[in-house]
Amino acid sequence: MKITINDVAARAQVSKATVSRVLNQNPQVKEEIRQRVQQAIEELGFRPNAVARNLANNTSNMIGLIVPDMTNPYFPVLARGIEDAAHMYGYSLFISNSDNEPKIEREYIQRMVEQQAAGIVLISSILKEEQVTGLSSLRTPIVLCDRLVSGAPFDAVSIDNRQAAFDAVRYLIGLGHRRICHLAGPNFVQSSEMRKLGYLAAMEEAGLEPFYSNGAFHYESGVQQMEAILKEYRPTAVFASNDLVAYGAINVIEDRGLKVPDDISVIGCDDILFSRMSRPKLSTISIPAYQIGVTAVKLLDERVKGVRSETKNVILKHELVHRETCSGEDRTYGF
Amino acid sequence: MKITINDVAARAQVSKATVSRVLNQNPQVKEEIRQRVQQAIEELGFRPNAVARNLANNTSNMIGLIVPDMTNPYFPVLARGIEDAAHMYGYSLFISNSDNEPKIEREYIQRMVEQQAAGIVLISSILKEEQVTGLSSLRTPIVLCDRLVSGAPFDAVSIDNRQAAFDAVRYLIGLGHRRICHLAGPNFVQSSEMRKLGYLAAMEEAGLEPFYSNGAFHYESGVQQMEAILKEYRPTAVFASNDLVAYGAINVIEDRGLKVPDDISVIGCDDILFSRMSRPKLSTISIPAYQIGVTAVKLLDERVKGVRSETKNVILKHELVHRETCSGEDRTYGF
DNA sequence: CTGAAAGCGCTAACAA
DNA sequence: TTGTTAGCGCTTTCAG
Repeated sequence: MKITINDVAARAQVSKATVSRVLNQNPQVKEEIRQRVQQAIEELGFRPNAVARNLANNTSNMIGLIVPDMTNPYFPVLARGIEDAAHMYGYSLFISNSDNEPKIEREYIQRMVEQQAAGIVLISSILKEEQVTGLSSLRTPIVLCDRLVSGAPFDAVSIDNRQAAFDAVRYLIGLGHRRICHLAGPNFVQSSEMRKLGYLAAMEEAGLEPFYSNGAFHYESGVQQMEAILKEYRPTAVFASNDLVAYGAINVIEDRGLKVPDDISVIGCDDILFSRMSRPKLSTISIPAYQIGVTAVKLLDERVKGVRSETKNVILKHELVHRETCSGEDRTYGF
Repeated sequence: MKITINDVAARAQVSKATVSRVLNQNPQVKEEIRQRVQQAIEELGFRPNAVARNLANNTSNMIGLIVPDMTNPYFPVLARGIEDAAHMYGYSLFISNSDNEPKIEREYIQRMVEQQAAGIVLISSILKEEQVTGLSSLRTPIVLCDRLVSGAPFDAVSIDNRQAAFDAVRYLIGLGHRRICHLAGPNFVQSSEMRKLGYLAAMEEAGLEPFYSNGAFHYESGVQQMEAILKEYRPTAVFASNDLVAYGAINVIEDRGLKVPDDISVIGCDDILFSRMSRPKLSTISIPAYQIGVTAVKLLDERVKGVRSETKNVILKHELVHRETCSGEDRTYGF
């Protein structure tokens, strides 16, 4: 037998409307009554039923997060920013992993809408809005996080991935490298494509020949891509689509008896926790993941509250962090 | 204007009870009518409101997960197991990070109960049930995951942390080590305490003098603990409370010009993703985190469905994985 | 300042 | 087989 507002009302000898008022801090309840109700609540150990509450005022205090894969160390910190901010604004957080599958992404969005989520933070795995019919006709506000979706009329927060990649490659070029290859990520992910474009632009600007392969955002992909590339090319530097991929590359390089950065320099992207812990420490592009998450929730909250209608696209600053895996190109090596 | 079951009923020219029936796959609806309703649903793009649904039948399809910190790479894989299983059973997943704070843990449990979560998977930061009054009087089923809470009458799934530590230390002893120190975790976390006990037991059994310090489950703590210990002790092997701590230790050891494992062997616990990626690859105790998560949801679902009343405590098997950070104790080193 | 009553969207007897 | 009618627990006019 669960305790409802009626039980409290009965015990405090007031109507349930009054109990509801004290629950909602309505100031116009006589102090004496308020106390009586409060006491009844405590004596009964009453907890308001959020479901009934949400139904009654047709709102909800839950927001959803769709993330590709929490198992990729970049996302937990992003998710942490989202969660902390969500709680700060009074929301509870639903989380689902899409594994970069548009179908799954779509299905989870649907589920969250059915759960009456007040809004959704989406780290999307689609490039163009047309791939997901009806997404933009949803009543539920969505904010794109970390990865943009062209043609989608949503708020968004990310970094300038193209510029980030450009910076990384320029850095390598500045160090004297000319044979710089790129271990690109999946070509159906926006951030990945932008990084590839940045790489290409920097190479072209310097009059250098690009060399890259597509892969996935994980360690094994880094291993495979690097192995394949070393069979047909001799880079002196590699720009990996993310840190996990960078580690894959580093391991095949060193397993071949070559040294990072002496023989080959490697730079990643993300700045995951491990980048500071590994030996050598990874040089990389640092992305303010936590802050991206916090900002996303802020934008979402504005939408939920309806205090803004024009769509906003915020770009946070990335930063090149120089650690131990890049050095000047001043020696050659042979296979 | 959102679309409700009434709109569908009107369009299909049936009562809303009938619509409800087709929504719930009730077999006794004439095929013809079923089709008509189905069509109306599609034409209107109707999506049932899960909140109203849950309220009506006084159930919910959400479960909550309270995790210490998703940012610790051990937990995402656990959470992944939980999420995958949750979706498989038809649940949506709430997640909250407690940061190992009993107060926060308590508050989030409360919130989830208010949200009418069908059940809660709890990775707890308290040792004894008494620390959280009324926890066991909740109507919401709870399953303890990864960390037990003594005195709590809940289902639980974990590994035998004491035995795991014992195995690790025995392994080190078998390699010839005698000066084995332990970088223990927080003493308010059950798994951490069990590991310390296992360490102590193995040392005692071998007639060896234990040497340990308490810390936290993260990298910085490993750094601090190792630095402090090296000031007053000369271990030839260290057993770290988890992999992150192990990496902290490895880095201070190598920063001192010593070699792992040549000068000092290091073994961790958890087997996080990086353990296989780092150089040297970390020897550690592998915990079946994903499986723990899956099992926890299975137990929870049994409770929710009410198909079992006796409480169950499942212990999954850990495994010592020998990689590159432990070797025989056959040389000495000086500071 | 407080109570009565009408919903929120959906489900589940109970009738028809 | 389908419709009618109460609720689920809470909020919110509208009276009093």
